Amino acid sequence: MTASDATKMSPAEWELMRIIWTKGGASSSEVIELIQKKRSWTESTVKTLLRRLVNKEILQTVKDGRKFIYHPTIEEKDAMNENVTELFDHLCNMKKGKVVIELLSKLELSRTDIQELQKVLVQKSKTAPEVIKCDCLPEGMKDDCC
Amino acid sequence: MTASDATKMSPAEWELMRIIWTKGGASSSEVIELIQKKRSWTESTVKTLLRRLVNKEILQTVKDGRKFIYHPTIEEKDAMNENVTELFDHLCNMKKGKVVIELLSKLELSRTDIQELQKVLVQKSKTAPEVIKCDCLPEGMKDDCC
DNA sequence: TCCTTTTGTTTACACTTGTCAACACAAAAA
DNA sequence: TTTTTGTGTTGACAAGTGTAAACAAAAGGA
Repeated sequence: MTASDATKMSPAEWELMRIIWTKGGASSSEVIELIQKKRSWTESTVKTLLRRLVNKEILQTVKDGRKFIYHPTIEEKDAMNENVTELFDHLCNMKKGKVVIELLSKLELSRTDIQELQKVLVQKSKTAPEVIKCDCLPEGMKDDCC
Repeated sequence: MTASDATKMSPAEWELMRIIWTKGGASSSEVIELIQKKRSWTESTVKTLLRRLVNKEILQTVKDGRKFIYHPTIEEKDAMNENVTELFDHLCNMKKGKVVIELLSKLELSRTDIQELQKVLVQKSKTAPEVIKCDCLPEGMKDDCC
């Protein structure tokens, strides 16, 4: 199993993971209670999702009396980064910049995050190319883009 | 059908769309030829994917002799933005900043994109909050985060 | 001890996605 | 005109996902 497989979860599974990541670990009843404040999933549904997450080895269980505590085996940060990377990997190279601009404009950012971003940009501007080419068509297509 | 449904396509479908977007429109044979430089999908597979895209009304067809020309009904930019937005919508609010930092560091950006990003950041820094709170647990959970 | 509650396990079913093969049909070639 | 070839149409099937009911087992209370 490659690292990227390890973070492949469905949207519903992801929602459960957010809860478990935040709490560090949780029993099924806790997860059910918390998710049901947002989603009207039945207990059954949540239990199925938990089971699948365990099968995928994204969660591991530790027995605690008669119940299990579900613990994440991967970090939220890593899962997030891989998901974002994967999404951007299949976007047109040329247009990624605009997409990030759009994204940043809408995002709530803290002062420190903004400062870090500014640092990154200054750094990058030192070697940034004038243009970035479209990579949607196979190598060497002359009518390249867009 | 909401706007967001209109851009819901599978990864395989997305790959075809990149080709069609870039060319503005294409026949099945063109698409097959181009995609097969990257993926070893059979003609059948590509034709199925095209059909599904037409069913989803992401492509529309115009008859041209015995063949069809497939045209996108939505813009690449819009599809990209909606996909990115949707992804970020289900990430922990508090950690989005770090994810973007990570993303930006890895991304190839043109000078002009960098400049625009810098403008956006300057603008945002005027009203940026000190911290952004985690929103992974339902409203009012005291042991909030992370 | 017997019942109720809490949790986990099994089974199910419809829909989407990745992948194709088979078939139908019209146009081009022989 | 018969054959071939480029398209489009139908049907399939396995795996993954959303969604859930039914059942089993153990622990706690009556």
